[in-house]
Amino acid sequence: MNLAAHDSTFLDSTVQPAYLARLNDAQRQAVEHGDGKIAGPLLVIAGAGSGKTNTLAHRVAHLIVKGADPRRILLMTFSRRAASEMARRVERIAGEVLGRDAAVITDALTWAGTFHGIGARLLRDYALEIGLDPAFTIHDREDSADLMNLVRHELGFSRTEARFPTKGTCLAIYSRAVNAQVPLGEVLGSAFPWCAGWAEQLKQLFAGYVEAKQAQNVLDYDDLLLYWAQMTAEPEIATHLGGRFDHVLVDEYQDTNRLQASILLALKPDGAGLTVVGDDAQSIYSFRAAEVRNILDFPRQFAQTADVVMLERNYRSTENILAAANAVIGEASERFTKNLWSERKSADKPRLVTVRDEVEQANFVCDTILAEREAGTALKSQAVLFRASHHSGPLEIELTRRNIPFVKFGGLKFLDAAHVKDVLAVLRFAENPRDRVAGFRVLQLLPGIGPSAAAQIVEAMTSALDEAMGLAGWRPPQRAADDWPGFVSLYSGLRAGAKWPADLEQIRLWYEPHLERIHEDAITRRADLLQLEQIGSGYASRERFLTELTLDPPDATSDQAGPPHRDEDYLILSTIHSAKGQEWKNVFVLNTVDGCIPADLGVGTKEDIEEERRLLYVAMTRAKDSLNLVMPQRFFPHGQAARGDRHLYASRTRFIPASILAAFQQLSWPAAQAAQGRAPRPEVRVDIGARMRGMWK
DNA sequence: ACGGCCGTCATTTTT
DNA sequence: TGACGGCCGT
Repeated sequence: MNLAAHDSTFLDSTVQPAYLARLNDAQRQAVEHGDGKIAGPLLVIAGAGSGKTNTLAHRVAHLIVKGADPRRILLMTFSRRAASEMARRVERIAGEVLGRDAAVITDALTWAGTFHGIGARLLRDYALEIGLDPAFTIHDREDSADLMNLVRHELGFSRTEARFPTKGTCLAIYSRAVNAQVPLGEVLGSAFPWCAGWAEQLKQLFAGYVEAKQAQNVLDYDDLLLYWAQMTAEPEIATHLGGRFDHVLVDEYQDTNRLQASILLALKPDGAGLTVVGDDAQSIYSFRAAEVRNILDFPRQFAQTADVVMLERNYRSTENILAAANAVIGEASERFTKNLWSERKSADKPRLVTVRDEVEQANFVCDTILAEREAGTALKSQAVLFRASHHSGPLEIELTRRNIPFVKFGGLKFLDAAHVKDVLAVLRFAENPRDRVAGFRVLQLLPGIGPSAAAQIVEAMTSALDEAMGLAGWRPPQRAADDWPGFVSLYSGLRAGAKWPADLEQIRLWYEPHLERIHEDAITRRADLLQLEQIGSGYASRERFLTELTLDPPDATSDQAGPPHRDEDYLILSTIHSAKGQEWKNVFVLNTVDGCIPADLGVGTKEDIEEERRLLYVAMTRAKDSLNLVMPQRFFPHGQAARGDRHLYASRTRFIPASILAAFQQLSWPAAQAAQGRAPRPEVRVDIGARMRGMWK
């Protein structure tokens, strides 16, 4: 069918279609901007819970209903999850008007994804024009750090008299300079002052790092944006690229950085067909070089001033929750969006709950959640949010003890597990034989082969005409002789052509003996690999699997209890960052104390503090009906209460000063010993385990 | 090549 | 506190 020219004449009646009638005025204005035609730039400032996703989905659907070609719509969201959610909604809305054709049409909405994901696709597409081998593989953060370390070593920076920055720090500096589009000296001065003395060496290191990446045909996260931006600097390519899309829509614009803004500008220099949506009060990614000025300066970026639409009505939270959240953000030194308002009534104010320590905090959360569930609120409608991934440690223990299923978002990833990385490295090494980081990892899995043999093999492979031949021609040392032929045949098979998803099974079968040799708990790890195969079967090709898994790893960890089944009820645990864009009936925020929010390790510039304030605001505005901010009074410094007597007292977060306490309901938990029927707990901490171990010393 | 031991240092969020 | 890197022994 001709997607671009489907009949829309039946819409020309004066009656407003149902999908427009149910929007409020501001939302409708955003949706109808340009009335389906390519129009001037549009900025939508969408407060928390103001129906932002819904409005954006309606806008895309409206464009399609009005005849826009979905293949020529570029939709960039913050995560892939957000992109697929958006596609689902667009299909539903468009379906109301177009009937069953909608599924076909929204399937054509192929250019929906993250900046990085879209960048990867475009770079493969234009690889020829920009002198890039389209078989490039993508390094995740850890791979990038490993490569950085390799170069750091080669340059002799690992044995300097004064300590040289670690691989992670080096990568962070590099990444910031690239994403913020700022010279190295400036980055060091503003964000890494303790490394300022190494400017020359760092420059040398980064030059070597860039060369290494190119020699190995790998790109890191930043390259996906950087190459894209560089590509658009070529006018012919920029015009061609911009001409592919009639409409470009960007979600969460407050969290884009300067590099991303420059890409957008190059794509649509006059702003035609461009829509960006965001909320400066929810900007929480400046550590990743996100630039609030992007959204603030957007209206004046173009010859034609952008239209601005403000969504200020909140449909999510009760008035009381909103009043408290407004009070918190109202203390900000600088803000641009107005207060949100809501018509949802409720008798209860958000609760500020004082508990004795983190153990009691866990008890409070568990008790309350179970009580709520008895009252009819599913676990899935409740979430526990926290500033840092490890803050949920004691809670996770208690949940496990009480057999309450949960899924945790943010923090450690499934892909970080060594065995999963091993298998993926084999796949990547097959896809791109020049990927040294992958090659080194894989080769050293074979007993008898260490760093130096691995280096020789990789060398032999690159100098051979065909990599697999080079590998087969290499003579292994005696120690590795047994395992060598098996690996060679596996690798040749993988290189001969992708057989997807069978390749993944082949690798696992080869890997299993090594897994058993290397790891004690081979059985549980094997389960992870089977799960990986499951995930792999959902992807169309080996290349897509590798790329998309790296750019958007599955974000829930499989805890010891095993991943809950899809239909099972489970509680949500999430970092505040990962909770962005989501909502729950009941929300708990852990450790609402100074030192956690704001984190006391932040250097303490004014901007850092302001970002922490917005973080608390984001957490609070996730709640629909009920909000609990929990404040443990005592913390044990090492996390473990080893000897029990060393602790510090925490105080309420500075973002809730006495002047706004009236917006909250304050209480202590447990309320009273008698009412709870609990004996007061002894004021000691004893490590019985240590005593038991001491018996044998 | 590889296992074991010791000293150092960390720092929170993610594509 | 633990994770990691470097060093030294087989």
